[in-house]
Amino acid sequence: MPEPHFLSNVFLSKNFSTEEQNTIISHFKKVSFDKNDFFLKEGQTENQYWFIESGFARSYVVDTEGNDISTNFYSKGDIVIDWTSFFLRNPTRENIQALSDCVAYQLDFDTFQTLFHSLENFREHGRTNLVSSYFKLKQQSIAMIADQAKDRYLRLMKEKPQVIQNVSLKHIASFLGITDTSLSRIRKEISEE
Amino acid sequence: MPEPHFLSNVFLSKNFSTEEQNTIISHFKKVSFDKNDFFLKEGQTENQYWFIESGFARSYVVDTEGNDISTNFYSKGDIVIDWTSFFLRNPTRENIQALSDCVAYQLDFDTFQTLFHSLENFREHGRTNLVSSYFKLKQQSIAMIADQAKDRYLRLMKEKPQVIQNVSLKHIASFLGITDTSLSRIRKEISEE
DNA sequence: AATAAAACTTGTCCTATGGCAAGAAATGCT
DNA sequence: AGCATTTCTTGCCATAGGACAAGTTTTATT
Repeated sequence: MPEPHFLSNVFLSKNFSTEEQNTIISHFKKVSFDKNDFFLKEGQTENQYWFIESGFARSYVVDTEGNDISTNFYSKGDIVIDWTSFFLRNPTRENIQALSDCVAYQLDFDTFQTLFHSLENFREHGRTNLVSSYFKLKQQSIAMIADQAKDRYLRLMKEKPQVIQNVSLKHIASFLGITDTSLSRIRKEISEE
Repeated sequence: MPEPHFLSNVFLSKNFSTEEQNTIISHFKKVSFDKNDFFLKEGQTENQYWFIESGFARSYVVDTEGNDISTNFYSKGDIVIDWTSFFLRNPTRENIQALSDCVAYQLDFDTFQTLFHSLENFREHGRTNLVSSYFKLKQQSIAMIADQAKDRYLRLMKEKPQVIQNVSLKHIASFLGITDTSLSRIRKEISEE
């Protein structure tokens, strides 16, 4: 019996007919990235929509002072994309880099558009993914104002323990909006409790 | 000669046929809000998509300690909405309140859906609006990490001078992630330069 | 105009977090 | 295994911004 396709966990039979599933999945292409490879580099226009099957990736921007700020982490099942560059078709300010070897499935923009405009379920799905990303960004954004660094770290530990395990302290720190030094102290504090 | 409809500045003839424009505009309903009226209250599920023709509004959340944190400001031409509550159909954590008397045009969710799934240009337009909001949120979010409070204020002054003119200091301060006291000092510093 | 309520400013002191630098520990490379 | 590099920890001091409280100014209400 053939193993079900990874993407059948993404385009669930509850939301798509078998025919739709097959159509959609047939347009994806499996790709591999080695550790440190870039999914996307600053200045490029995002042309792919990736679902990650294995491995870890990180997106980051480099600010005017040259500081590297992590904007997100990606692991199994996540969508690796810069939404705004993909949909607005303009050059990105972000970099997305593999933190380990990765396997992913990709769809290019034109194919995405064809599916988006021809399949109602596909566009509902795409819109939900985008809105979910918006929601997470907003939560993080509010936490930056309302919560202390320690609480943001505890929340990340709870919500994405795989990130804590697999990502270096300095990348986590910049995501939380603090320095690696401060995060190290926060970790110590937590371990002493 | 009849004055062109406000919404023809939103659904531009460059993107829509005259017929599409008429169809879309005919579904909107003009509504008025008095100062301090709520477009949306915490706990409700957002069911409207508003384009604001005149007046000012503010969205905010109340955090666990009871602090009021402004998340956005809206003025002429802006879309007043909680995207995630509207599309995910779940209760919002946000409040959106008129800061002055407002006139707006609204579309309810079901009508939005009908237009979204039947008019390709309408869904491109809707998606672009959503992605643009995402982009702005991300920029603000990065600025919270990379820039000092004073720089965030200067950026807001440049990008939304109407907000500086029309919104109280404490609301601007919470949007910038600082206290009203600090913003008052920042203003003084700027005026002394 | 008189009063009350908000909005804003300013002073004093405090705290979370940053900057820098030195070590220690872990990881990668030959 | 041995060396280099990166990652992480820790100490010391600095600073942006917060907490609180007292004024002052502006705005709204009668």
